[in-house]
Amino acid sequence: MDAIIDNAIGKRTRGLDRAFEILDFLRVKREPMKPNEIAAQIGAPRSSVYELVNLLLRNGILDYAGGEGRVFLGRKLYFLGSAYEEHYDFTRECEAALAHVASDTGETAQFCMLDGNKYTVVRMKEGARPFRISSDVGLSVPIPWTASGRLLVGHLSDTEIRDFIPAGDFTLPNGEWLDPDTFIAEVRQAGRSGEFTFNSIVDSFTHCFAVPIKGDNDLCVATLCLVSPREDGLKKRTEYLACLKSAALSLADNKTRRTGTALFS
Amino acid sequence: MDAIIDNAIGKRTRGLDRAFEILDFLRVKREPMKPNEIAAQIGAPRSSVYELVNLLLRNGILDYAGGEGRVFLGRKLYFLGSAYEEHYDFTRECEAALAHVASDTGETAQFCMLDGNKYTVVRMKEGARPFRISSDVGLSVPIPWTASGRLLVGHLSDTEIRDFIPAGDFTLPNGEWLDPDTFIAEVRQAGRSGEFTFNSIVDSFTHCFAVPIKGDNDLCVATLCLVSPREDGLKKRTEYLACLKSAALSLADNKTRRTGTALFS
DNA sequence: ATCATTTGTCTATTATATTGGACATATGTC
DNA sequence: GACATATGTCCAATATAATAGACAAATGAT
Repeated sequence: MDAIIDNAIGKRTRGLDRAFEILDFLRVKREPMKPNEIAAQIGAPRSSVYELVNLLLRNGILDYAGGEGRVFLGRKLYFLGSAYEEHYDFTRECEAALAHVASDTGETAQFCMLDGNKYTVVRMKEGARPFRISSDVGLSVPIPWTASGRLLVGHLSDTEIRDFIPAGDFTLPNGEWLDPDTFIAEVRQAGRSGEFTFNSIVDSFTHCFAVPIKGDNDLCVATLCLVSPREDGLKKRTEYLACLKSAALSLADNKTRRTGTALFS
Repeated sequence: MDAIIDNAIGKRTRGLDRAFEILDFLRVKREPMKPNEIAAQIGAPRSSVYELVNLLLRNGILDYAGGEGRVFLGRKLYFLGSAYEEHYDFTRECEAALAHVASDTGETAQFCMLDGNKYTVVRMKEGARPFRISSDVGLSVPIPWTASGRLLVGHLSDTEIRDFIPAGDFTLPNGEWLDPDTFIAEVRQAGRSGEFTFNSIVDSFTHCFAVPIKGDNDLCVATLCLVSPREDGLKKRTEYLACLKSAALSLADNKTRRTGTALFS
């Protein structure tokens, strides 16, 4: 979305693209907004946004919510999302795997995927600690910031990775710049060992574990992750990794046992 | 969607509308399809469908699935649907209410809403009988065919109801025609008594119970339904209705207790 | 009360999206 | 082989969608 460079001025953006930009924006904001605000914040012409919002309202893709003309994601999106979920029926197994990992380790377990060229937490199960570590489900995060990111782009070539990840995403939250070469080396290493663990780049107190969940062509379509305090993460590394890997395998096995259409696209 | 009459020939259909027509079509079909098939079955120009499908693929709204160029609802729709679900967080209470009703009565309990101008089962919990009655979740059904339909359009005026429901939907599955006047009378009666029960029109062996779940403005935004064999339905009518009503109330109560944005739009 | 900002509606203009149909392969049937 | 059907790509024509900007009402600040 933001990766697409429209250099030439005087260009118009296609309605459909703009529409999904609006939907994605609301998803990230996670609260109803006025068309005017939306237009301002995504940098789109107000008239266009008003027109599109009305169209989307008519289709049930957006609903009025929160009063004062504010709109939010609509009921129809829930229906469409449910149909997706039913077709690629991973919810049940996924939930079970997360619960298993979280209860075994006491740490926060996450199921993560790519959302376009970003990383996102699809489902999460918090651990049993008094102070639990959690993150926002559904939030899009630059791929290089995450352990899972090293696994999720493993099927791409070096140049594909460079093209795929927005250049700005190599700038870490603390302002430092991560050399793409370094990142790619980590990707390859993660691909070989089937795991990636590190002290998180996005904060100073967590250690992250990620293992791949393989799809049809042995591609990594998702990851199972564990987020723990650094000390515990280093101490129980072997145990945590084993737990994650067995859970990831059970997910993949469930998939291959299923007949008909593939679980993961 | 199909209700919108585009009489004038030589007219073009807007891409956005066509796009969501495609998405809805896939949702109903519930399986991956080739662009060509889609075009043929929804009666759209092939070139248009190919173009739109490619656009939707680029946006992650559609994904390749099932091989041979077939496409199905994409991952991004799941993300958007999840955000909707999280915002209008009814899933948990809803699931609990359904489980409660199903276990108390032993019959199939359903949570139903409008999907545009159709009726649809959003969530369902089957009963404990050896032969259980169930229906497809997510399938769109003409409003007049259902008990819930009498409640879901209760906030509309007579003429609004006539305009809202496609004329063809008054033709029942057995070919008979239901007089809109009769239907509207039933709607009003259901509105007054806060319930509607009848021997189902769509088959010969079920009895349906529906009670409203009220939203913000005391509008019926959803229904809780019970589907039972006719004999049992008539015998235990009072008991079943009481169970449904208490469950519906608990759902509505949970809603009002919540602060901030309203649970139901 | 005055001024600035926010919000929504409504045009006219023009860049372009939608479409019919031509073309090119598969795939299947007889 | 001959024929019909299914599938995907491409292009030119024109109907129309995206946009800038004018307008006005509502809101808020001072």
